[in-house]
Amino acid sequence: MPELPEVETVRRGLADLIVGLKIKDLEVLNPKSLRAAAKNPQKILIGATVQDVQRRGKMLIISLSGGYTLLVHLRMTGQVVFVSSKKRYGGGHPNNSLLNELPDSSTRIICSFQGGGKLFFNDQRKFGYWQLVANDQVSSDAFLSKLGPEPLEKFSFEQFNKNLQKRKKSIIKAVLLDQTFLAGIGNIYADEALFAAGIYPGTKVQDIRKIQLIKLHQAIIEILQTAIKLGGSSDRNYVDAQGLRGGYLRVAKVFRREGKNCLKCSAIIQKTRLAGRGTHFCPVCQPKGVKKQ
DNA sequence: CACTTGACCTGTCCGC
DNA sequence: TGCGGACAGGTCAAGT
Repeated sequence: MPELPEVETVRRGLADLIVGLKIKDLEVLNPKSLRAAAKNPQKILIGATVQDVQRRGKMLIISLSGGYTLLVHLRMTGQVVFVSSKKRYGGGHPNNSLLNELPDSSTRIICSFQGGGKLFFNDQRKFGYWQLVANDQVSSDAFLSKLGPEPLEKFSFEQFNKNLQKRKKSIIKAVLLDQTFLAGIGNIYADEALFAAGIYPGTKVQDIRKIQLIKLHQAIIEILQTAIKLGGSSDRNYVDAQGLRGGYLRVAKVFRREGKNCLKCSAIIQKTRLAGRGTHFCPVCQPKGVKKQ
């Protein structure tokens, strides 16, 4: 599902594809997919030009001319796919078996640009949204204002460790998934980072040795960077701004590998449920009950 | 406060 | 083959 590397991949694609384009029309096929305080968001959006595409955690931040910003959250199954006027979609992507023609049954919003390009917001489960806010409301947004640090920007071990000490009794996986602790980690990269650090995901923070926390901090950064390089993880629905799948799951060590051999020690990868999520781990590389020392 | 559970949705897969 | 139910997991709200 879209986590930091997936959203960053989409951001980079959109920055190349839609900055400078002027919105000609906006079709809202599912009203709940477009949130806005304004009575007539279409009136604000039509005629606006895309100025910039940024990201904070798992949120896309699209700046428009005219003093407004579009906040886009993909949640579980959201896709933002651009189709230029010149290419019919679905022709040239051997990688992609997820989408053929757009719009399809999961299309919720269609944004047409002058010149003929279209941006499709697809979202099978309707959890994601586009939210139109005035620029001066962005920083006070209920979600954005609570986010923790960006793991790939000035994210020191000292800061990580200090914040962890406030969560001593929580299990480490729940903490990693908490967006107010750290922005952008989801189920895939939480499991992968904990494997890389050799920590059982159900371990309480207070029971993890400092040397392992140092490894974890490093693993989070390295895994997110690698995942961005590979275009993110396509577990089910995820595709980038051109409709292409990501390649990270080809190198994932534990996620979706239950029943297979650990690539490090060949033990059988286990799947359990922790913090309300399917959780993958190697019982040998990530032993339970590591003592503090 | 910290953690768990249910809700929000829909498509897929599994067992009967 | 059909059908009910579990499952997928990001976030919020309510409950323990």
